[in-house]
Amino acid sequence: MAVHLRPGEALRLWQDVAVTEARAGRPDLSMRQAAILLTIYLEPPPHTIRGLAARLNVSKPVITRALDMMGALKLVSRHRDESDRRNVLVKRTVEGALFVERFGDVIIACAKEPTTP
Amino acid sequence: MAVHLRPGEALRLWQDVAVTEARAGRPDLSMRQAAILLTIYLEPPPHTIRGLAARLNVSKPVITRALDMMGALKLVSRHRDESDRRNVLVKRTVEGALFVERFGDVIIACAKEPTTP
DNA sequence: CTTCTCCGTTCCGGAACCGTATCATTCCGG
DNA sequence: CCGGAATGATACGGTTCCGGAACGGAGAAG
Repeated sequence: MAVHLRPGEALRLWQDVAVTEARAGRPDLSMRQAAILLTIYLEPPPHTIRGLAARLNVSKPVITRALDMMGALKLVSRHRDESDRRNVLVKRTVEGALFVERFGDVIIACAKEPTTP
Repeated sequence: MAVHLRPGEALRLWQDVAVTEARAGRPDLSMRQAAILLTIYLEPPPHTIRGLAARLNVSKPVITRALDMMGALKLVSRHRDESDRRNVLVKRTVEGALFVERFGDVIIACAKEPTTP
């Protein structure tokens, strides 16, 4: 299941994807924000602010702010944990799932055929 | 030379790299900034502000600001084009080359064995 | 009930970034 | 020589983000 990737290919792939996303004029996510979004969509729930902060080794306000931003874009949603009302559970949305899926398509397309401008 | 990558692998790879970079506490580059840096280091010179702006489909000030930031980190350097002094040529630096190379290593490592925390 | 701990949010001053518009310098054609 | 085009930098007003500290609500322990 390991992916075989050589140095030149790895960097070229990253560049192609970054350029494609930049050109598309989509919201310019930082590496941190991407890490948060992908963690929510790729790792099994539940996701809490505390847990995400520990997973990414950043402070809690960083997570709160990122969720504010992504919430405004409807990429994630927040719900109180009714079993322990101190917690906030971060949930996925349809829009977010589409966004992530589309992003995956961009990566695969760039991996398949290097963009030659 | 095409890289074979399936949907799940592509997103998982991106997440692993993003999380690794976030945890490392390194400068949190946005997708745009990454696109600029990698374009400078992977595509053949010369690189001008105008050219980079057109390549990424963004405004010139975006490039100028990104270069200001990366210049402060010594990842790139600027030089007047002596043959046409209106142009500024963006050049690579030793530090920048190391930064990009190390980033490539992270990608390859994440591709090789998925991080299982 | 009181206290202590845990969780997420908000506040604060400062920094970075955005898009648009404008500026200074340089080149070039008439 | 002179006016226009091109290039990169800068000014401006507004938004977002940062790290660290403080805060309020909710559970746990006594």
